[in-house]
Amino acid sequence: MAKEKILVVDDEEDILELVRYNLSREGYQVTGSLTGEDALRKIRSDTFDLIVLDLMLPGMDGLAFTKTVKNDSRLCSTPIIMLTAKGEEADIVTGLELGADDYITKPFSPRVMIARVRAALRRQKETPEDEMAIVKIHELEINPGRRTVLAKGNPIDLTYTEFQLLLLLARRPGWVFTRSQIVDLIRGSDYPVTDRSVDVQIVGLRKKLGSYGKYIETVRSVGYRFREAP
Amino acid sequence: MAKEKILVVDDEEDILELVRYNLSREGYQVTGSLTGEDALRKIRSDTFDLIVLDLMLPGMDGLAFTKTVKNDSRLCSTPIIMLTAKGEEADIVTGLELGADDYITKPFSPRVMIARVRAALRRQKETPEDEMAIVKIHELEINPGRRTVLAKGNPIDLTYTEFQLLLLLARRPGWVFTRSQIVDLIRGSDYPVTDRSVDVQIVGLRKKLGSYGKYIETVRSVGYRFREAP
DNA sequence: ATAATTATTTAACAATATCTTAACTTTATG
DNA sequence: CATAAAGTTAAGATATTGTTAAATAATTAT
Repeated sequence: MAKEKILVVDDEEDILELVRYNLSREGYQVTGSLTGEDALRKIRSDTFDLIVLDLMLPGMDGLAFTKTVKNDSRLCSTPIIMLTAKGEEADIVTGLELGADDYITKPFSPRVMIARVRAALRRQKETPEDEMAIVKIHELEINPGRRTVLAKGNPIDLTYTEFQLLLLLARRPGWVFTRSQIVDLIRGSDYPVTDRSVDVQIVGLRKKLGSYGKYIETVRSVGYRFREAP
Repeated sequence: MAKEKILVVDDEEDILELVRYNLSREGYQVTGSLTGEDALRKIRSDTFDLIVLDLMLPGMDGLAFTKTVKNDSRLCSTPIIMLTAKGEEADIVTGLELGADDYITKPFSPRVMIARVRAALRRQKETPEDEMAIVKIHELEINPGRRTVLAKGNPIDLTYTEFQLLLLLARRPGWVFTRSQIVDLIRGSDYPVTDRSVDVQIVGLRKKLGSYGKYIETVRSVGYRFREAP
């Protein structure tokens, strides 16, 4: 397998080195950038399989960078993992909504970072699911064409919203969705509701899923996700 | 499985490359064309399984190309996916009317494009079901050739629309059909009708089916389906 | 062609399922 | 331990579907 190319963007040279060192050791081909502007130049002249991006950058900041990348049809499919300091939940949410794929809060352990990078690259390679494909995960079987859910073969009756929510989360296990992403994706992008209504739907869904409800995880201050590992 | 051959027609070399790169990576055998005239030459000398076509082309434009292809009995069965810029709705409509199969608006993500290509190829391959086969399910016997319905041997008299509706649902038990799918499939794809007219037909059908009416299930917020399990 | 008949669609309202809010409780985190 | 976030509950708001009847369209008979 060809080495995957990763671009790391961070103005703190220490961190840049730390990340570069660890990813290189894993066999990835790593390039570094100290500014958003430079990073943009690099991804436009070369192709990368993934971007690790510090949100706090001088000049063009990480969010602006993310926005630019995700609005460019040639670049938008490159996954972005954001690096953020603790307490920047608001930025994380914004980043995810702009289309970033995942985030890691500093300080982070190299192991965690590598795991996230791996996961993002793995997802990237997944064939784009077609709308009607049956989703099978953790003994759950979700059939969009029939609108049925089977847990170990037993049917579970869900309402429209619960079904959409489960499908959304289960199609991208491990992926965090913010509450407003969830609302946007299920009801359309300017549906006027409180974020909290998502929580209520989650309650109902977890309850109906019974012992499988635990796979729907809360990511405090950010949103919800479907657990990937058993 | 033999690799499917896809012809990509776009005068912008960047986009051509982007599309070519992504489709190749999916295992398709991709040929590119920069003009409509060249593309026409290619599909006449070789056979392709699908065409991805930019509508905005110098010389012969995408719509003219589509028209030519769809009026040629040897070529007309090749699916065409149009690439269009935002705001070209009029062209999209014209293209679909000319017989194009799908469209993607720019900018687009490679994943979306690949999914559309897959779907178009899959549709292409679907074997046309045997229209005349008698459908037997839950003591109901639906005979499309004679247009009769027997419930436990007793004939049930249905109108044209009711019959079509029952046949549609009963042929794919368990599958949910939306109201607009139902209208499209029964009356044609741009028949001007309120969704609610489907509900009224359902009422009539359920009533005439008597105790068998319960097999026609409502899937709230989505549509209707014929129950699979007894 | 016109009238009579039949089928289909729309529109209105009733019935019901679902969703959202808001208030309160519990849990996580600095 | 204080605070913010998430869990929980139930009442009220909203949306969707069922049902009926009248209007429109299509078909058939005259």
